[in-house]
Amino acid sequence: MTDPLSAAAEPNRRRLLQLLASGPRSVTELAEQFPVTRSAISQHLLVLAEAGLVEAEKSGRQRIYRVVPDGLRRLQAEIDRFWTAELDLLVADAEELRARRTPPENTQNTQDTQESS
Amino acid sequence: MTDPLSAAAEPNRRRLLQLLASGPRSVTELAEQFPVTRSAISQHLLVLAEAGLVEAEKSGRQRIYRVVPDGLRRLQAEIDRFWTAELDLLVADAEELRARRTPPENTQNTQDTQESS
DNA sequence: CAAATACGTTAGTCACGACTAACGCATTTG
DNA sequence: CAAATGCGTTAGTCGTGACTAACGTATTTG
Repeated sequence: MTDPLSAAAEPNRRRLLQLLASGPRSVTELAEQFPVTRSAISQHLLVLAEAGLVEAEKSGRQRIYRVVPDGLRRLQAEIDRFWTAELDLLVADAEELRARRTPPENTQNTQDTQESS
Repeated sequence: MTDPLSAAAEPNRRRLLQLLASGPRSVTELAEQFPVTRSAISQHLLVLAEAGLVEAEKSGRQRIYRVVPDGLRRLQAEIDRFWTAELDLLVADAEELRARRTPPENTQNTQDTQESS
């Protein structure tokens, strides 16, 4: 589970990363956003830390967690490694089919996804 | 586990999707690429099918699996939904730091004290 | 028709992840 | 110093995912 992608896949941890993306937070602060106990959040944070995605800094009696940008890069790299050119092509085909089925006022061509890396 | 991202996160299933991205294959053909039994692969394929990522077509006594482009789109959308602009920005910062080799102390992200809501 | 092939399905094991409750440790506060 | 606060840690439960072995079912082949 040291694998960044597997670590980030769990829904609660996904949300934790998103929360931390907007700025560092203490454990209690984070835990308030979840229905589970602080202990559970603490353990989730440790998993993320093991994966190198977050890190903590002591500040008084709190521990302020923050995202590790370089860890995110590795995560992104792993996602990109999975998302091969073939897969991308298949998605592109799906878009094309979708566009043809709806003649004139077709969809907005959302080509924003997946930029170069 | 009907969630596409969770379904695609498992290493074996990740590989299955990549293999199928290069073209449709039968179950035995796929199973040969793995150290586990055909039964395991069959079950993995069913999980992927439940998530709408693959589908099968009977051809004689084999079942030819192939990816579902539209399912891949949903997977990609879910990944994009997770990978917010903030996360992307943090990665960009990491790149910048890597390029400059000059660690600016104030590159911390917005510490706007957003209190509880 | 009988054997072989290509699967799906099922039962059952095993390991592990997610979670809670309780405790221990440091740090701040009165 | 004693109480309170903020966390990490541990033990133990529960659910479930991954896997194998065995069996059942179409379909092809001789």
